Amino acid sequence: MTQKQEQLSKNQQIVLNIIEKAKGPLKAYSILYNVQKRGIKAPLQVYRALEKLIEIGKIHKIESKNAFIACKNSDCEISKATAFSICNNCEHVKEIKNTKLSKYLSNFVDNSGMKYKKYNLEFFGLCKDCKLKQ
Amino acid sequence: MTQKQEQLSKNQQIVLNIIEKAKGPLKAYSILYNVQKRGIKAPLQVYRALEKLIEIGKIHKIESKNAFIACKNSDCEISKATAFSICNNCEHVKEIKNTKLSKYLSNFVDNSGMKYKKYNLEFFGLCKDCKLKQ
DNA sequence: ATAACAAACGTTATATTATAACAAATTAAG
DNA sequence: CTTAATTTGTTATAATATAACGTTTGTTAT
Ligand SMILES: [Zn+2]
Ligand SMILES: [Zn+2]
Ligand SMILES: [Zn+2]
Ligand SMILES: [Zn+2]
Repeated sequence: MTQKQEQLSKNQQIVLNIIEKAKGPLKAYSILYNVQKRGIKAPLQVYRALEKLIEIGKIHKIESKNAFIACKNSDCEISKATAFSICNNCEHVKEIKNTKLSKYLSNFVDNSGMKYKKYNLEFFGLCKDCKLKQ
Repeated sequence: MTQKQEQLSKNQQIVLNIIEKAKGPLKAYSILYNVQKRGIKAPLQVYRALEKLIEIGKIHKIESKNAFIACKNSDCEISKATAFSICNNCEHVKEIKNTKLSKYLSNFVDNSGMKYKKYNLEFFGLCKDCKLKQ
């Protein structure tokens, strides 16, 4: 088994599966509850898996919600540059994949001449469904 | 005293003072510790003041740090549109005041045609000091 | 294969961040 | 003054996250 490939460990795979199946972002303790039947018993096991999955870009943390979502954008392999759309009403979250935006932000230079390798952007508004229902 | 002006309550003023005096973002329980000599005894008193101060745009929450910083940008009165520069090394945080950036983001329309009233952007990199020391 | 190292695991305890619930006090308006 | 709204004080508890420690597993190089 000389798989040079990036191979996830058991717990990492379990946690990733749950997050990928979910419709929206999941909270750590909700993940814990969901994986207890698979042998994961303690918060730390979940948090360690989350940390690794974030590191390799498989998931992202939605900071304003303390929740975790699967990456839907193959380009952000190292979680460097993320942007999300968050509905204030139904809490629906979507990763924004927009080349212009990511280029704009990656090339952004602030007033002091500083450039940034990494950013996280969270947009808030009403999603289409919620806008109609208003 | 018919001050139509937005007037802060006692606790709100105490908390705001601490945050404005600080060099960087403060955490809620660090604020609590700092204001105990002024009569604020419980976390809730701090969190309630923080909530109000955020609402009126006097301070912002740095989501990736669970910390609070005074607004340095008179334009974001209602905390709608915020952008920060965060140093990965020394944790220095600075609010970004850049008209082009804020216009770009406020006018951003995603692939589904959705526009956003509110956003929070956190840039990560090395500040000038830390870049030199490398 | 086996020694040496790194990564992941399991477990318990604890730290940190944030809110619920309820009653009392203060302030703003009619 | 009366009423409503906001703010306060207080206790308890919920929710989120990490420390510390020892064990196991996986990788790499002899
Ligand atoms: Zn992504
Ligand atoms: Zn919605
Ligand atoms: Zn501001
Ligand atoms: Zn720095």
